[in-house]
Amino acid sequence: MTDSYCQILNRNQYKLTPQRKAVLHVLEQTRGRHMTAEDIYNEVKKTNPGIGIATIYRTLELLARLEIVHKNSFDEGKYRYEFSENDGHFHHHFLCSSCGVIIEVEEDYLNILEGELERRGFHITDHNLQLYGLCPDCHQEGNAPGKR
Amino acid sequence: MTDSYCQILNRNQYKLTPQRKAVLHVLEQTRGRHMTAEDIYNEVKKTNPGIGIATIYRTLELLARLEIVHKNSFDEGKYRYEFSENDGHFHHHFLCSSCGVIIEVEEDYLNILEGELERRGFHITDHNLQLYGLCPDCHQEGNAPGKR
DNA sequence: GTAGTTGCAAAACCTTTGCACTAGG
DNA sequence: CCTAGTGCAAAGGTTTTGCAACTAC
Repeated sequence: MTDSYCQILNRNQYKLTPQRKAVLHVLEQTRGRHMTAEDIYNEVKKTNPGIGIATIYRTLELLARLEIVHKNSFDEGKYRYEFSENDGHFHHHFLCSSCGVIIEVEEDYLNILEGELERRGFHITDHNLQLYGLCPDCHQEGNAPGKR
Repeated sequence: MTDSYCQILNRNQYKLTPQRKAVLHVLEQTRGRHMTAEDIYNEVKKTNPGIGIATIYRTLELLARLEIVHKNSFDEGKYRYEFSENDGHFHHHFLCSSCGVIIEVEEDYLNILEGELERRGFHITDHNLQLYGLCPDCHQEGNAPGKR
């Protein structure tokens, strides 16, 4: 499982340290969770108590640079990390204003917009879409939106 | 011009202090610029030298709460502020990886996606889309993408 | 007059960096 | 070996907060 990521590190001349393995392992165990650096730090400390938060940040920066993880801002004043989709298909994120759940939205539908921009001379390499509102559970309970 | 915003403040029992007027005035003068709190602070100091940065933050927080301004994160580790569109039509933002320019994209095209989600029980109140790539100028000069 | 606002400075947060020490290949 | 990587602590940058003084209404 983690092997493929180890290979990417090796191929790029990066050392396979226990710390990096541990971070990759946590990311693997928490797929779909959108972890902050601190979340990851707390998880990694369970198996590597001596690790420093700086190593977490340095590892995440490396993994983001190698496009193994995707760094995302949900306007909370900090970043969240998740494994990148290796098919190059970036999903969107829905954030519930009521319960705070983050739900991944696989549908894209941005081709029309991006095609339009390419036609005008732009070159689009990436996008990042957050949708805000009420998730099905909170919507049906009739909770107030409390727009963030 | 600023009067309408003053009315919103009044209506909500907020005092119309010179500091708040000055922040609104700067936002007005810099429409379309996506200012950071510090940018606004520096501008406001020209007319109100004694103002403190805390007042800028408190005012922006208030204006965002009243939905007079929109607080946006472009993944730079800080926020940028701009007047909200009062027609409820949120535009998107394109960020050039080469020259750093931020261009507003008026086209929406998210109705299909949002309609699909509403059909599944979600209730969408807001969205936030950033597009990354090369602006027409940098694209035609053949600059490297340098994906942020 | 008085509750809401302000300025200042300190604190709170998240993230990065310098440096001496360590260890993976 | 030897350089990349680590842990620690300190610094950096942005935003928030406590509090006494102030002011718009």
